[in-house]
Amino acid sequence: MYRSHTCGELRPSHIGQTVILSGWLQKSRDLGGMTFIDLRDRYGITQLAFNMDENAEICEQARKLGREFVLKIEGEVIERSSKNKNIPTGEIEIKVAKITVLNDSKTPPFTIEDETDGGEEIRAQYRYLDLRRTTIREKLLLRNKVALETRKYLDSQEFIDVETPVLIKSTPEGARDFVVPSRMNEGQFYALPQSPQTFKQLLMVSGFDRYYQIVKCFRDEDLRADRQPEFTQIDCEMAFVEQEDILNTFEGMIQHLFREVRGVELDAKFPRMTYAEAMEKYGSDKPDIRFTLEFINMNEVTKGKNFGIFDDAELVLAINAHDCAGYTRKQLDKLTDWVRRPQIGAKGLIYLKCNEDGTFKSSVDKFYSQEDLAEWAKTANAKAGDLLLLLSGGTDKVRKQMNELRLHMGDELGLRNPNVFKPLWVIDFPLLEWDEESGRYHAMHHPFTSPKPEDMDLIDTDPGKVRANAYDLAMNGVELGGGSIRIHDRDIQSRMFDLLGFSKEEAEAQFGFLMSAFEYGAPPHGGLAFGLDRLVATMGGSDSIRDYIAFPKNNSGRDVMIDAPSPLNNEQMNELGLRLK
RNA sequence: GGUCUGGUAGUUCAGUUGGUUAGAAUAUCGCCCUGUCACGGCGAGGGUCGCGGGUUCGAGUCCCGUCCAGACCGCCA
Repeated sequence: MYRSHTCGELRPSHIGQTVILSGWLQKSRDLGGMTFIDLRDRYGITQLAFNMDENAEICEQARKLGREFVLKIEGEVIERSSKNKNIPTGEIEIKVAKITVLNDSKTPPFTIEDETDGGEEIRAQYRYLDLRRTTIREKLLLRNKVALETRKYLDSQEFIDVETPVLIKSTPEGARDFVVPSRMNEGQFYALPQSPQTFKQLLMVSGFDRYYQIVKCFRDEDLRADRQPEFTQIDCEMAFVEQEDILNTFEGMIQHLFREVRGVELDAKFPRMTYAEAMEKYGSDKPDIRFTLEFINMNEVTKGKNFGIFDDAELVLAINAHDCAGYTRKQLDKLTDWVRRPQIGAKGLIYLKCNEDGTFKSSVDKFYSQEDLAEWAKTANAKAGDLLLLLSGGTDKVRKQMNELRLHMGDELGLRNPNVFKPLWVIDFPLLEWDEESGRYHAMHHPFTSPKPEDMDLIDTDPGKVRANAYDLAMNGVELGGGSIRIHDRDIQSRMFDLLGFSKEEAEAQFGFLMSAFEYGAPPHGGLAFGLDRLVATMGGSDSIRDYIAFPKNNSGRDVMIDAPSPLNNEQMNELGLRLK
């Protein structure tokens, strides 16, 4: 028998009992006549006490044990003479009668503590040691809880978990595919799914009605702190529903998750915003609405005063940083440098300080009178003590830059509290997006998204203006998930492939199976998918999803622990009929 | 594909204008210590300054190249 209790459960009520515990040696404190050892397992830490007067032999044995040794101990639960209020087991300790070393350990390359001394790289290489740390373990436990509660909720709503294949077919739309060579079909390749999109639609045709799956998806694109080449989606699809039904169902799911997992009661009704409004007010399709700092259109009051930069600009935008008129020259210069970094790419930053005495100070007051500047303040609804920050340029560019500046100011002003959660449905996404590079339209969501019926007549005249029945759920500036009402009509689907520049033959070759299915009584349907990794990271208050994945890949898509990817040997290459270029 | 930042002890970092024997903290090891829980005290060991080349009397420091890591842009239906 290895244990009668875990290292997290003993309390004063157990005093007097003889117990067996197994775990890792977290830390030992040798005081000469006495030695204390913290024994750790998944559930907590229990202190072991050794006293030279009472049992010199075992005390000597205990002094020799190193960090991360795996121990089994047997002893009596006793009350501590000096208690530790900081840990749940702090009122008791074990007077150890017997130690068995189940395994010894090399000294770990970094300390296994909440505040470890190890950097990212060394921890990634020894991920199995990093996972012993409480902070990381708690993140994985959070993920487990979210996944479990997701299943509970969806099950309660009659959703059915159906597995879909992982070895599928490469398609031209969307992200790059990971491909897998087929040995039995030499020269041909499977692709790993970017999402189970077509399969879940086929399940609707099959009459499954409500489907879900917590499923791995793969995209061969460059990585970020919140992007991994393999990631997990909560993938869902429903038949006989309209957009409203879907939004309500999954609003309920997100509320359920926050309630059960975090004890947080979200808005009873999530606010909604059209894509157009989100771009206009926040320059982003996933606005962080924990704080306002909304964009203000300054075209009316800034143009026509012979300030060339504004006169030539398509759009002049401002945000009003409340109570920041006290910003020093140095702070403003720093902000200016920040927006001029190549990643942001603004040419400059113009400010307006609304001084407490009612006067105005601007970086461009050569061009504008105090009366002009008062108009600026009025337009922006700025009061004495406020600071306006202005950017100008082409519409898309300046919105994008201002979005970055807005988020940056939100950080600077401490307005982005990770323990505040503000969901937002962004709806009415455009159906198509013009792609300069290929000179054609791309599906903004995916090629199966249905256009809004009222916009159908624009398809021929102005395809870029057509709105889709597509929606995203944003929270705290993160896109948690998105979806759409799908096309379930063969002709419209075929028309869509035309728009995207597929020839009839290509469309047939790539998606013939789907269009055929639509000829056999496809029900109206739609769905959405949440990024589980991002959802959990957001719930945990983190920007990076890596700590919420047990074995993540690094910036370059490598697993530095197992050292993947790696070359194949010649025999394997031959068998697959492959030769390197 | 691009931009920026970094790479020095097991680990996290400092290292001035190019100049003596490259430091600190922590970890490890040894000795001391009977109520610690970030235990404390004394001591010791520990370095391919990422790699290659160049400039120089002399390079951790300057230059070029390269590799690796992180953040970001492009990309991510």
